[in-house]
Amino acid sequence: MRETAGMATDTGDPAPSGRPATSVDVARLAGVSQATVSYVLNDAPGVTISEATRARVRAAAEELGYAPDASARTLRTGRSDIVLMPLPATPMGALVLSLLNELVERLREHRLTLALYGDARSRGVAAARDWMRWRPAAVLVETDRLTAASVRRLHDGGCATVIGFGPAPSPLVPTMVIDDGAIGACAAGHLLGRGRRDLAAIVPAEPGLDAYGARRLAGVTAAAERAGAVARRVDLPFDEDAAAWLAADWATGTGRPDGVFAYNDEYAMLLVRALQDAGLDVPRDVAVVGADDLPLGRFLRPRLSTVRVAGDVTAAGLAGRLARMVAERDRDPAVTVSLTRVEMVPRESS
Amino acid sequence: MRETAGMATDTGDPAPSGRPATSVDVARLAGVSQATVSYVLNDAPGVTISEATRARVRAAAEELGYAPDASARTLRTGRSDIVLMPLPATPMGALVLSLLNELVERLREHRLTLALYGDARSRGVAAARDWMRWRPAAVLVETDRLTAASVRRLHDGGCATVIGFGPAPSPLVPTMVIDDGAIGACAAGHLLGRGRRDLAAIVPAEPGLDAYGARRLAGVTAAAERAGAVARRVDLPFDEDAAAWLAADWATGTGRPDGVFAYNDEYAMLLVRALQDAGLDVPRDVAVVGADDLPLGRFLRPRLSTVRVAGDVTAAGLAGRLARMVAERDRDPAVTVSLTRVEMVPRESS
DNA sequence: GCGAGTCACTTATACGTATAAATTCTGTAT
DNA sequence: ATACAGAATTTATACGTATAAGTGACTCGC
Repeated sequence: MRETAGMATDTGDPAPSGRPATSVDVARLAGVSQATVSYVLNDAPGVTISEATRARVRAAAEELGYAPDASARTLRTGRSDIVLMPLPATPMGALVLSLLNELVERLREHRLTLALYGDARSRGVAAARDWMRWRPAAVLVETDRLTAASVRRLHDGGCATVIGFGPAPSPLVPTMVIDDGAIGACAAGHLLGRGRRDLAAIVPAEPGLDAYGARRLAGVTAAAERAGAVARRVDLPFDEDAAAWLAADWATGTGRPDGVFAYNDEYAMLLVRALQDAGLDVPRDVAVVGADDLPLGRFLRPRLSTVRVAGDVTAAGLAGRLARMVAERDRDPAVTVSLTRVEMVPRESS
Repeated sequence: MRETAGMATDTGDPAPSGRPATSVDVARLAGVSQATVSYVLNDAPGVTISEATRARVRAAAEELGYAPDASARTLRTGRSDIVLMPLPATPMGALVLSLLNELVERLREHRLTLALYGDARSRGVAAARDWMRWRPAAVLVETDRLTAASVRRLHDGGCATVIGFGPAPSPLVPTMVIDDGAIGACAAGHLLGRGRRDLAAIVPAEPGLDAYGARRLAGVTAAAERAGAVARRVDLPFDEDAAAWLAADWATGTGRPDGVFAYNDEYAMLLVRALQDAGLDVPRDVAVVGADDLPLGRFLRPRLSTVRVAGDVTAAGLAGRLARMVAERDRDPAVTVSLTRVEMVPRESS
């Protein structure tokens, strides 16, 4: 294909010589040695290069469109600019996903590249070995895939920082704590504050989500016990029929709770609709609280009360913090950053 | 930190010798040359190695926990296993985002790694240079950041496949077409089929989204014109007050449309709620159609009609296709894969 | 019993970079 | 004049891998 008519012409370099220019090409054009090129372009401390030569080298590099080969540099220095993120076993939630965009941006400011690594869900030393193939500058991974030996291996191999994600701080590495219990506790506190005494917490029946649900339930239970109230577990698939069945039971039976934490906004909406269809009033008969503060919750009737994970900690803040930890090679396992600074958003459903 | 009490002990390799084992280490342990190790572990065709030696090498590799250094291999072969995805300028939508998980998985099956690359939104040759630093096996990028020269440079540099994302096929590279117009046309076709003649299409006022909105509007307009009906553009920020204002105008004024395509389900829900609060009936007075088929739409009253982007083309299907194109070094610019095989999901709101 | 041909390896080299060590050049104090 | 100290640069090397080219040892057809 030639130049397509009308297509934006793109003034490339003067020598489209096939493969990318190397530092040797630059050296030849500038009339210096390859070492000099490296010294100049890396602003190497402790070496003195005349300003005239520096200018010549930079001009040559510009002219050839030189960009250093990442693998050669990695091979030589023993560490890459890659931040490896082995793909979490559970599909990434909205919280983590919203981080990605921001994280990539922040990492870029530190010349770091985020690589999503799809591995076989391996753990421990075997996983560490695999990750080390890339000589990453840092690894971001769920804490439960790390072991003492694997962390040692990563550090020994030159990986500056290992950061864990998980429900609780790890003794091995700095941890980003996603404390689902706090979310449940927040919702329960709100419901209890409004006089509800017989609580329930929905636990999704979906495979990936049940673990999170159980932790949120634990938060609800703990808060209820502290207040001398009770909380029960209700397993519910994301399915309209199942919700209708549950609602019918609550409408007729005697064991209806007066306050429900519905795991998240989506389950909350499912439940609210089912309760209403069964003739129950929300919040009079049953108060319902969701989580995640989906924009949609505001437009429901009743408007949905929800637990919000505070925004300033997420995205920008966390990404910046992560980037800084990597840049500064922070590996203090005592560091714990909570991603779940939660906040109640009371509306009409509770 | 020693072994933490009660922590899962992780039987590492017998020689935690500091830095990762190399093929030379394996060779030494197996009593062969480094070349033999490489031949064995790569199942090199055309070389004959006795089964006994193969076994010894494999055992040694296993014992040392050998994993080949990615950068050394890249440097030697001239191409890496990386699929580079320069981060789109517009925050990734649900469609693209949902792809990521699946894509990473499929790429793994072909031994490819997805790297999200945060660059300075550069375009053309300058961008291509930067991307080539990684010697990627493939580049996934928005078509409007590519030029003829940049594509040539990528190919010359050894990048097997360049795949574009965009609203229309590119003459330069295989393209994944995200045809927002088709989404709008689908919604409009449905509304027209139900007898609506005075259509409107919401265009989000949010900066990143307005471009998509405009394309969806174009689809609506085209379909309306074909049917001898009319369609107008309505700019709306995602804001309750703005929606209320619009609804009030439609409730009292004379210029109310009888069918609205609301850009997506979220805007649709915002709008429906505002219309109802203004005393209008959905769908009697105004029919509303969203898009994306959010699970929540089913639980609204009225249940929300929506345009679904067919599932089989997305995620698994696309990811598999992408992976195959990369593996087979497909670079035929005539290839076009539409990500937007749309389908109407009629419910109660239209 | 002897070149030819396979088998089973080893030796040697290049990829592109960063950096330690060696070299040349230029003043400058002795 | 001579040594000496930077300054300015070059030469040489290593990182870990893949692979082309080379080397014996063995078999085989005649």
